[in-house]
Amino acid sequence: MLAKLSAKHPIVENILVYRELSKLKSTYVDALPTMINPRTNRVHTSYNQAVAVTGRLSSNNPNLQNIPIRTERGREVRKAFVPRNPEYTLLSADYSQIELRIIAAISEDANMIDAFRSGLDIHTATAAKVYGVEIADVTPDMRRNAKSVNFGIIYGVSAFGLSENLGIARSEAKTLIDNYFIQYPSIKKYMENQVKFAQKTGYVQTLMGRKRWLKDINSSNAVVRGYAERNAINMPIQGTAADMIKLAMISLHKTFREHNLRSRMILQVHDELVFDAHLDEVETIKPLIIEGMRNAMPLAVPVEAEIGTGRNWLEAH
DNA sequence: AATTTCACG
DNA sequence: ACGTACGTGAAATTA
Repeated sequence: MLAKLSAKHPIVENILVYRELSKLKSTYVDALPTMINPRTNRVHTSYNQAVAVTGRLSSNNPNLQNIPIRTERGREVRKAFVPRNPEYTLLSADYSQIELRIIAAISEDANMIDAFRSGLDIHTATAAKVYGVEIADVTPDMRRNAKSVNFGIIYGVSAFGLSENLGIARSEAKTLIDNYFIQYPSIKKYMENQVKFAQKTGYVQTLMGRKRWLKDINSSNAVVRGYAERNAINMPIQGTAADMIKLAMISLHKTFREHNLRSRMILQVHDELVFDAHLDEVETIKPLIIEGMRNAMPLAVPVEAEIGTGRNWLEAH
């Protein structure tokens, strides 16, 4: 973690920029063109259905689930992904806050369910709750901290991990987490119950019944055991999201067949589906995709998907 | 061959 | 006292 030292010496910034550029060049700019299939003139990834322990897909040769988007130069790489010809457009649809909606639904936490049902921005709503202020009085810093807690909760975060992530005192992080569990008591209960269930049965499972065995859940080594406990919390969340998008993919495949569409589903990136969409079909398929994704696996909270089109993968977002 | 680093959700 | 946020894959570096 060099970034932590960036204030110590000016050279660190230069090293980080160098690393960013060498990563983009070696992994994407140099590599991807060599993987174009000459017959189809495209890059074709492989999706693995039995690699990720949570039930997610993974992608290799090349990995198209980690195409850059977070930095300016990285986004230039993403622009290289374009539709097959000018009669097509790239269409991207992604689930909104799907893992938080899932934890709200399966923990049956009334407060978080209410936040989603009222259509609030979940990080703002969480900030208002943990800082005890009105929604309108949530500052950007408060929202940022609440967002980190929301993410951290899904991973089974500790006060130490949160303080590291946010660059705040551990005591402050602890207060945030304590307030979080006061505001969302059933989420705390859910986490405890997942660990208990795993200790008793040796596994945890998604809403659809996909299991992950946790052989270390009763280990006498606290580090090893802690890791298994976080797995017990996280896997049902991440795995249920994986189950949901897979069901959506099957449903949409059928729907596209039935409508004799020329548009094609071409990529899946965990909570996102990308389509090579014929221009004449865009307005037809948009609602089909949105509804296919929303209705794939009904939850006790609304499931939302956002959709966009563009001349390349970046613009489609 | 194992580890480190970094790209993504 | 101890270590410390989930899941992947690819390239470069270390040994």
